Amino acid sequence: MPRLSAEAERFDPGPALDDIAIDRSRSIAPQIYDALRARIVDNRLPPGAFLSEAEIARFCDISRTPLRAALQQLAGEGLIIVRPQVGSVVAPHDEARLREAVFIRCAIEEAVARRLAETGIDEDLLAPILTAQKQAAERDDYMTFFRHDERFHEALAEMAGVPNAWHQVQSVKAHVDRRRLKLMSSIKGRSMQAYQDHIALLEHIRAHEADAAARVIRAHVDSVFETGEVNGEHHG
Amino acid sequence: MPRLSAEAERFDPGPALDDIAIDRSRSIAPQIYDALRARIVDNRLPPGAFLSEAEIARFCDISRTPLRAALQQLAGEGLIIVRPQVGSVVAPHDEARLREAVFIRCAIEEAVARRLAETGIDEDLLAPILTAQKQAAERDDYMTFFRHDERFHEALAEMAGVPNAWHQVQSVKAHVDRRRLKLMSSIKGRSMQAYQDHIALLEHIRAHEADAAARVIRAHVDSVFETGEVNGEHHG
DNA sequence: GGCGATAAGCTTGTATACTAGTACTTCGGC
DNA sequence: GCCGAAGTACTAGTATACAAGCTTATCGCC
Repeated sequence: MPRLSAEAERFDPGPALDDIAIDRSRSIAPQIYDALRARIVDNRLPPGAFLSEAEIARFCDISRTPLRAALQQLAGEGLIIVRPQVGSVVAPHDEARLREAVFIRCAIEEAVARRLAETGIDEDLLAPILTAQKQAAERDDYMTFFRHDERFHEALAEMAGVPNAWHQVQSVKAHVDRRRLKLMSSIKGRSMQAYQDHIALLEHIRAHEADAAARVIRAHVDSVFETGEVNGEHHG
Repeated sequence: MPRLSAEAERFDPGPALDDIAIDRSRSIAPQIYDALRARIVDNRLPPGAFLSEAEIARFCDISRTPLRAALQQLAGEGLIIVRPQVGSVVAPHDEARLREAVFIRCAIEEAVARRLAETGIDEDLLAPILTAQKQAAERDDYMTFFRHDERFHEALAEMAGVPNAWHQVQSVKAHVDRRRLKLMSSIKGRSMQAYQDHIALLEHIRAHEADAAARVIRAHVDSVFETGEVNGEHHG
């Protein structure tokens, strides 16, 4: 470990990467991207973790080429920071960036809600998702709820005729999710609250109450901040 | 020309690429990305144009590696379509995608305007931009106005404390600009209208009239659609 | 002549080798 | 012991070679 030896212990990404299985019959780049992104979001690769292209490539038994494609995409989303000729690290938690992400997500999802309040929704598409969410919420199974939550919001954008809006949201949402999963402890019972938000949102949409729907989704998205603000984040 | 010989004449990207100058002292990938993006947006690389990695690399005297990084980013923004083992083409004009782009941009910029109506603006930062815009608008120099327009909207996002919101907008804005520049003919006098929109927006912001500011920016962004709707686009 | 199998020529995806540049270490002068 | 400069070991960026796969053209058969 030649670098930053006095500054900080170099994080060994090995343990976080050892269960990555690559399907050689499909393209590698998207697979390694998904794997790394998931590990950054759930903090298995914590902020500041050093990401050596050569090391990861060797560890996952792939070449640097598809790995670099994945890293560049992650850098584009601000999840990692690439310093040429120096090294790449997982981006630190950034309060300003988080607030931006919430701002952007809020703006888009509010617009989606308002549009749906005009155009209406496809109940058949939503019903199974809501059922699954309710079951997960009642078990307080946050990880399962989390997956269905993604499907729910994606379905909203799709019904509003703007599927790409969801993709845009997703690219900033990683920062929100990373924060949310970091404070896992304070998440108990949060699933049920989120489920009830969804129900309230849909009722307003059905009643064509655009303003009320917008208010609900805004509070829903803003709820990341409810758990004790910064919690000693920017003390460095 | 081995492929699609009967279907359509293969577009020769050479003429559109011959004035790309690469500065070897800086990273190549971002440079070639900017160059290609600009050429797609202003339709020098028209929809359907065939983009061969090997051909472009040879033409620009670079290797495929940095070129691929650029193409993958363009693909991420939906500006090109990459079909593995088949080829890459400039994405066709897509009415639905355009409407989505406007929707997303509208949502974000409206939220920015509303926030600025609360927090206020930095007049010193905006003044030189507005002056330059006014001069360009009076000459009806659209291309110059266009550049300053970017700076104006970027400055708004920055003042609102969400600089990344502008980057998000930019990634969808390409589709809007491509459409706008395609209908160049109907653009006469449009600069002055846009300038007056900016003035009206700022006045509402200064007066803390969030709703009015939102209305103005919405109309401003929506103005792409004013010039004769689809103009025989989706007749395929 | 019409039609199907084969093969050639392209495509992007991946692997590897090389280049340029940074940061730390270590050695030498003082 | 302290300070500075050269050296070393790492980094990401780039170039090139190879692999896998699709499209099309061509040849052979009917």
